[in-house]
Amino acid sequence: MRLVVARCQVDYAGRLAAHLPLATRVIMVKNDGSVLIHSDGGSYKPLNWMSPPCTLREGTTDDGVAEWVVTAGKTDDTLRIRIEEVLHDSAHELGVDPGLRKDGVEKHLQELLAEHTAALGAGMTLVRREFMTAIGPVDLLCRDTDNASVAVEIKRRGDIDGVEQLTRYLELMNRDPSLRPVRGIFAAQEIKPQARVLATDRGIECVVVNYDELRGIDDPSLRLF
Amino acid sequence: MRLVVARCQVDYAGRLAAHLPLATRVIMVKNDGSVLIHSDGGSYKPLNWMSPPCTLREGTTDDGVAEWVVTAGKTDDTLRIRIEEVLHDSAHELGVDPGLRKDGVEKHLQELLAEHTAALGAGMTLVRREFMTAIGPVDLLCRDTDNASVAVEIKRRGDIDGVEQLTRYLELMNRDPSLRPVRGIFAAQEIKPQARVLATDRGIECVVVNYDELRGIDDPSLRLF
DNA sequence: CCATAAATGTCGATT
DNA sequence: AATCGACGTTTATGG
Repeated sequence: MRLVVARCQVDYAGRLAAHLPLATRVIMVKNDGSVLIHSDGGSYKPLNWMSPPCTLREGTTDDGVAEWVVTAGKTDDTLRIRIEEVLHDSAHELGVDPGLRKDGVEKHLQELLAEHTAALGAGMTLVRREFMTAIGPVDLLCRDTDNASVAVEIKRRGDIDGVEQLTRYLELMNRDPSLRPVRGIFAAQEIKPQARVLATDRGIECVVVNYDELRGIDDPSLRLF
Repeated sequence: MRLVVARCQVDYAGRLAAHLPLATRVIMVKNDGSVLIHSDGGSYKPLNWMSPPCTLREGTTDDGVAEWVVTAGKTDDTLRIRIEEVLHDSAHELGVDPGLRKDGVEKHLQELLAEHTAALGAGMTLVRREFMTAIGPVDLLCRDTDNASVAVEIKRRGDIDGVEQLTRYLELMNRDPSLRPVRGIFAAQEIKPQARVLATDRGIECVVVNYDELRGIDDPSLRLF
């Protein structure tokens, strides 16, 4: 990992063309040759970058200014960094990173709901997780107290897209005589107003689930019996 | 901008929980307090981060290890960086960045297609660009050789979302007696198989357009007459 | 390797 | 503040 602070000018040509006027920025060069150009603001996204696999060549322009040219491996994307002045330049050995461990993504939510279908409605029982249809897997297939089929779509954030997705599943499943009638439940940690309106309009029930609560139910140390 | 290289351990708690085991990483602290934690690989996305607005407090854990706690302004997201050893620490004044200038892609494609509706089908003529409906503007409204209305949705990459979007427009427009009947064309530089299947099932025509070809048609220097 | 769906998506425009 | 759509999306996962 090499860290450079420099007054520089950057041009990217590839899927689009982009230009950065002369200014002082941080250039991060990773071991795989990938390059990030950061300013002192914005979010985690660099102003400009080149993703690996790519190669960096250091050279000089016709007018004698240092220039780094980063070219992508497969595509003809090119990043040109014209370096007017170097203010800092250091290299560091980081080693291989053990990587990030995540908890609380959609898959976990699905696992928890599969184990606690009661959170979707009293008496609800699980038939299958990832119930396969022609257009993809339904997150949960359940049965309610009336023994009717219930298709459950689970999202971390309930947006219109998720309602559309569930609608497609329901349409397909309700063509199948062995399943019909199937109703839908849209379950998410947070459901956007427009998504709720659309779901309700289509007869789809909305359920807001609390991940921490579910995990609490799941945690043996918190059980009272 | 502060650049720190340190052996550290990181925990994020917020929209999800994430953990980074002890390893050497680069910590980028921007002027607005935002923090990025990068390893020596991956793409431009940090392993972990905190977006502004947020505040960084430097402290010490009970067992005497340096710990940085970054808290978000509004939410209760928290990033805890336990720093075992500092290998590098430097600060740099970057100033305000003039920002990135992009040479657009998406809007340009719409402009080109509006000028060359023949690419969507022989005899197709343009009625309006950005034809307004109650739920938003349709990219192009055209008329075919039979004088029937055609709603065109344009994407750079044709995904299921785009088909859904066009479907909503068509449903709405076909309720309007002055427009009905309206058929749909889904135009993109690339159309994903599932999107094509869904579109075809709904009677929506798929058209793959070539940006460079269209631009070539548009370029006077390439015209023969 | 290709295709699809999720993401602490981010980012910008518009209401 | 919330919504919507684009992104050089990136990233993970399954066939």
